[in-house]
Amino acid sequence: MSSKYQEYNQLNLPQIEKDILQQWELHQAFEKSVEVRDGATPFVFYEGPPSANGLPGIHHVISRTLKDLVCRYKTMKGFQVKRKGGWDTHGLPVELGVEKTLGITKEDIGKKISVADYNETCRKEVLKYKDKWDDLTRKMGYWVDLKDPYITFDNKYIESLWWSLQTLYKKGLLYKSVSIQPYSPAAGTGLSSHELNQPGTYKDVKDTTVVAMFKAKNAANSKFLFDAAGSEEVFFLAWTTTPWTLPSNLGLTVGANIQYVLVSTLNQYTHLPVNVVMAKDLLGKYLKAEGENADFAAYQEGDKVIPWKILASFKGSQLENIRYEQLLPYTQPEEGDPFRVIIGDFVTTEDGTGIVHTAPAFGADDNRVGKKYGIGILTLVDREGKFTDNVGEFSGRYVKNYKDDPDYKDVDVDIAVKLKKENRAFKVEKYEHTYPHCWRTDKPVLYYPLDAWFIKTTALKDRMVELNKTINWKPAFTGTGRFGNWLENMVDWNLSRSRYWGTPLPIWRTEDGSEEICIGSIEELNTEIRKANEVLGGDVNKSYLHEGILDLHKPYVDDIVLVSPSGKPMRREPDLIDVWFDSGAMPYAQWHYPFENKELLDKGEAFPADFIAEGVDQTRGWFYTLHALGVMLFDNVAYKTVVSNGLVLDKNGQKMSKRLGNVVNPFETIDQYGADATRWYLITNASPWDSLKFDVKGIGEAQRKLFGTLYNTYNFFAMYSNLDKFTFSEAYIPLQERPEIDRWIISVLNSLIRDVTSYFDDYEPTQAGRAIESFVDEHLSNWYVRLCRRRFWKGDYGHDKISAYQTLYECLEKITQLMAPVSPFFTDWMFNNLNRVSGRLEAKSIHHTDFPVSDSAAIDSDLEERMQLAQDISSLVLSLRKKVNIKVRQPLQKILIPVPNNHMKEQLEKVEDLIKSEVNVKGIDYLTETGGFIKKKIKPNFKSLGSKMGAKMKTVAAFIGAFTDTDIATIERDGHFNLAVDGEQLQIQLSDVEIISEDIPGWTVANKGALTVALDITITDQLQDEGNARELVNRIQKIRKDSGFELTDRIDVTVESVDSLKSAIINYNNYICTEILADSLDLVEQLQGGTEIEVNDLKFNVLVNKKS
RNA sequence: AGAUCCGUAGCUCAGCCUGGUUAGAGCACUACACUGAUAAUGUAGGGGUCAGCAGUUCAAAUCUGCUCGGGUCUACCA
Repeated sequence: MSSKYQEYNQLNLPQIEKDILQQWELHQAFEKSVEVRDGATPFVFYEGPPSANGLPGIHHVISRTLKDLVCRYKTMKGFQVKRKGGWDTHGLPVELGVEKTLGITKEDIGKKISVADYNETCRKEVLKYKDKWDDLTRKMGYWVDLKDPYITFDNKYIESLWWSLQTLYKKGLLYKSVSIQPYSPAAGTGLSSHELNQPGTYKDVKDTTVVAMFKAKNAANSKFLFDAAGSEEVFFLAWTTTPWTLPSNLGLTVGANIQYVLVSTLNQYTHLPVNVVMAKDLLGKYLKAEGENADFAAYQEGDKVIPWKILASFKGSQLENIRYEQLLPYTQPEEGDPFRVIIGDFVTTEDGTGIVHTAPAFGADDNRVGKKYGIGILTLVDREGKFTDNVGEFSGRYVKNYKDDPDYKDVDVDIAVKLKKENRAFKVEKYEHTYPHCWRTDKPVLYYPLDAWFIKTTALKDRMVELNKTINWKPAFTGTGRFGNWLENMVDWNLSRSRYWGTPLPIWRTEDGSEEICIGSIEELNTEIRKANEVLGGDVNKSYLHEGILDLHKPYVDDIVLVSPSGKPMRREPDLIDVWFDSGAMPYAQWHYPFENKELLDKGEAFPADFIAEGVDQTRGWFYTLHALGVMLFDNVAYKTVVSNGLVLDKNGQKMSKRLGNVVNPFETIDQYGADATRWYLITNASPWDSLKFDVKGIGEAQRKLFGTLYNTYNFFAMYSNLDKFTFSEAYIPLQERPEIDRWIISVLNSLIRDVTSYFDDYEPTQAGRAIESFVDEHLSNWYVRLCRRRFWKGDYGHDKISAYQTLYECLEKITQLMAPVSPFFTDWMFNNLNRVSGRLEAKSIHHTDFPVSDSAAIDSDLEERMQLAQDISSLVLSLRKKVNIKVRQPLQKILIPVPNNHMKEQLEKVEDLIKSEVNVKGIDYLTETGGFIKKKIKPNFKSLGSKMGAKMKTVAAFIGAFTDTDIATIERDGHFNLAVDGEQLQIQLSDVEIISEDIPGWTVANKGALTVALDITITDQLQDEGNARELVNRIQKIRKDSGFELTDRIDVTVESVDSLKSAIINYNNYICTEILADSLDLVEQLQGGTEIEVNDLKFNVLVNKKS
């Protein structure tokens, strides 16, 4: 223990942090903070793994601050919080990075570079920036276990994934199916949604669109159409922006509840009369209102207005199963019952005709509804993006210009022309819309049927929705809104990725797909490897027979051949799994469950998480996959509370991006301002879930305002404590023995502890931080310390002084503890500065201490109320002084305060001394008597009166506004008042109005709310003398300071005699001497030398000599 | 295109859930004061169409609907 509090010359946050960091590492403070809670209730936290192949940005600092502060807070609250770090190492961004580094493209893999070498490079590259990340983690003070992180490419990790896949497989939740996926013919590969969401992939394109006419067949279910038309020709109109899909058309989808009409009109291209069906709401798109019921006979080719007439109206449901002729009859599907009208829920009347051309091969919606109706599938475009051989004159033509052919002719146009000629096009036009493009080839994407493995998440949808309701979402609307909607509209999880670097799907199948096995562990695989070798013989799996498999990645797993029960060879399904599965399974995989740590999870000590937090962009990413797997594997939530933080924008509200060059480098920010101020700013400036406009000026503000103020307060405390040798060695003085102001700040402190605790418990760190800020600034620094300054440097080291020291010490100690979760460095530094001397707490670090507990017995709301009154009154008096230009140093006789009741008077009397000294007046008069001395103002209490008066409120308010002094006196005396409003008698109660003392005629007054203060501005000779004396004290103190005297030096003073000051110096000689620590104060007529000073515009000399 | 959040002083944000009549704070700006916490502090001042429109109500920043602008997510769908 040291005997003196360290004093500092200036606050250097970055330096403090470097020192503290060293201390933490030296004493293993983080490990210790977990150790000290051994045996305590665990608080389970999951670290969402970052990918270390990209550099950390400032947005990582905010989510990590949030995670860190919750974990630190819970630790201080007595929980044990283990924080295992982790790295996300698979996935497309890694592959892309590697391809860039190696200067290759995907096509080169397996050709220019072997898959084994490629994956080896991925393995190295993936942790490329790990050092940078570790450095940021350290510098920002994020406590997480980096020594034993989980890594998603690790065999153990993958083994756990396999276990969970097998578990899903056994539950029948894993299946293979064709699905429609974005596909790039130019690149010859399927695209993930991630790739599709690369910037710039969605482009505005102008496509030829066609409203095609599908000729209905007359049958029992369609007879009503033909009857209404009185013709053998009825057409369904369907719009498409991709005419090249028309040869593959197999159905027409309508909305069951949409109103459709049968219209008789003329085809604008062939001028033939036609009867067409479309949605009623969309008529206006194709037919002009003037044409309705116009004369068909009068129509001439080229007329702008085409006549039309509604023949019948019906709902979509009436059209179900009506058959039609194939539009472009090149090829028919091998299976299914095509060319029918079917019902789908995705049909809208936003655009098109309300009838959707349905080609199950080229649209996800189409495929789904097509499957439901069994209309088959027809894929007349191959993987290169050209028509297959069986599409007549279009065979072999590319549907888009995938080969950069300069002579490319748009197939869509030719199809449109053909339909026009055949009287099968109702309208052809260019249409501009956005369409996705392959980010690598810049060519339009097709939606194309591809084989894929799925998890049947939809089977557990209801359970997921149900369990989601038990999760505490911050903010709540993300859980009910964005996440809730997502769950409601869930589709099966497409697991397949045709990639190289990732977790392989552990499924082996026979060639015909009739037999398959899903492997759930390395041991099982090794057993199967040996079995296959025994059964199949030869070289099968030769290289894996001795040691078993050493790397679960491609290409090694692909070499393995297993054997089916019937003795057929089985090969691995070539897909890798979605990386989101990697991260979603981290609760189990990080512990290598169930192969190790089975107890830990089964006993609930590592699952589910009490708390997770990530960016809001993870809602449908990590938050979803964690939840989905938690529910599917364990029928449990994976986390109890989740905080989703918003984005970090630049100071202009723009998203940060490398392209715009507005990215904030977190290292520079921390170097310059320190992590603590940065963390504090990030947390208190906006709620974590609001997007934050990041401006470094704000960090500077936090630095000055909060840390600067606390630092000043500490330095002030240290300076005087060292003089008085206060080390908190005296017994704790009971609160009731401390002066009013001490009890007050302790009361406010405990209120603050109560509030901050509940904010933190509620995951509202922003509110907690703001409450702390206002306490430090408004209460501690600008009121307590300001009013008590004198107590610290005046008088003996006795009861009052010790009380002041103990009080201020306690405030500093507890405030630092409250702040510790948010700003861990500064607070640890301050804590140690204090605790090293006092030894109040055992701990070496603030992060090993217990979070303060609010003492409700110390909270005195009356006391807090009257101190607020004192602050308000002081502020009013100071503003009055300002108005009449009388400085505070000039004492005044009294202030007058009207008090409406006894309670207020009693309250004021208790803080009278504080007010008097703060505003430098001799006394306070309380005005209780009314008698016209005080001018009153009456205002209706709208809240209470409004509910009673309702519509009469306005009139009544006008009446009350016109009350005379006598009226006011009457209602005050009687407690009620009778009004005649519009001939009706109404009674209003005293509680229905607010009466405030507005003015005291003849006095200088000021108001704030109901509070009124008047100031007596008469300056008597005596007051003048006292004022002058204080002026003199002030000047001599300045001389002392300028001369560099110690606080305790005694002096002798000689003053040149000035008439107007003479009486002050004589009458207040003692007072002045005490204040300036002078042993003598003498007046002389003439003074040689000394210092010239000025009091009230008079200049004269003063000689101050230090006693040796 | 849909969902969702946001829009209050020059800037950053409270207030909105639960409607009540002069809409607040900090920063910045201006002036003054203070000077044993001093690169601190106090007081005063200017600064607002509460995005817009409509509705409900005696009363709307606050509740409802629509519009506009910004962000995010999902989708790209005929």
